[in-house]
Amino acid sequence: MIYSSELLKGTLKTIVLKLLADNKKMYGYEITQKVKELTLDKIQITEGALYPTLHALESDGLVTTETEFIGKRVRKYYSLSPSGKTKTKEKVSELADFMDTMKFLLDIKPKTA
Amino acid sequence: MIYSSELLKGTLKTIVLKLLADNKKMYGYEITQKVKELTLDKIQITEGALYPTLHALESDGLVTTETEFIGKRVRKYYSLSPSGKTKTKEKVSELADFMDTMKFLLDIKPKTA
DNA sequence: TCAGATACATTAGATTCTTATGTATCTTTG
DNA sequence: CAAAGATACATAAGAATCTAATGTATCTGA
Repeated sequence: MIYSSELLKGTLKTIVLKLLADNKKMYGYEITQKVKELTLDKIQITEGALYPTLHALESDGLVTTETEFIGKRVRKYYSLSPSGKTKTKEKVSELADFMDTMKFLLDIKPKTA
Repeated sequence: MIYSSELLKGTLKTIVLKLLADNKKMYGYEITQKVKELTLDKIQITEGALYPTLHALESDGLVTTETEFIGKRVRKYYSLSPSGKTKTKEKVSELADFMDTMKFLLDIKPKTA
């Protein structure tokens, strides 16, 4: 089972930031695999969503990059910048708060049942 | 504080369905006010998002409508259809599951801290 | 009376994703 | 050793979902 695609909307950036906070440095493909593994295949980040997100984080100054060669193949590592660390805390706590609010909304019991 | 607008994306339809499941029938404006009240102003549904969503639910056969006049003013009530009730259970449990998964992702502790 | 609330609706534009495509290298397996 | 599948980057067209703005009209309270 994979979640309806609309659910991921808005959470991808926060997921990526949090993973970088937990792992110091990661590269794109690694992030897709890590999320897949941690969520037991329930969340699968597509590359078409991930790479533009990483590029946006970089142009916002939230992450820095370093390129490494594995044989002839490029690997681009991303790490949080200081402002990225701050932003991560904000986004993670906002999302956690949002999820609590949603959980409350979804738990409201019927008046008319 | 109001959540970043991207967080609501993908959850609006489920919120509306759940409210209708809890309240048998509601009209659009009432839904916006109810969400605002239940979430202590942290989620404010805009009319530009809500009305198209309600129309989509109707054209999908998930809700039925009845029009009522309050004085000269129209009020359009929405109620879940049988298929809407089924769909609501699916969407609510999917969203609850998704939130658990997200909560898990956000709770992962650093390896490198 | 007149501002603010109630109540519907549509539309242009922004954001964020999916799907498809492209390029290239590495690894495993028959 | 060839070919398939995995690794690894990237972009672009289009879909989906929202915001912000605008429009219409009525009701209510100060």
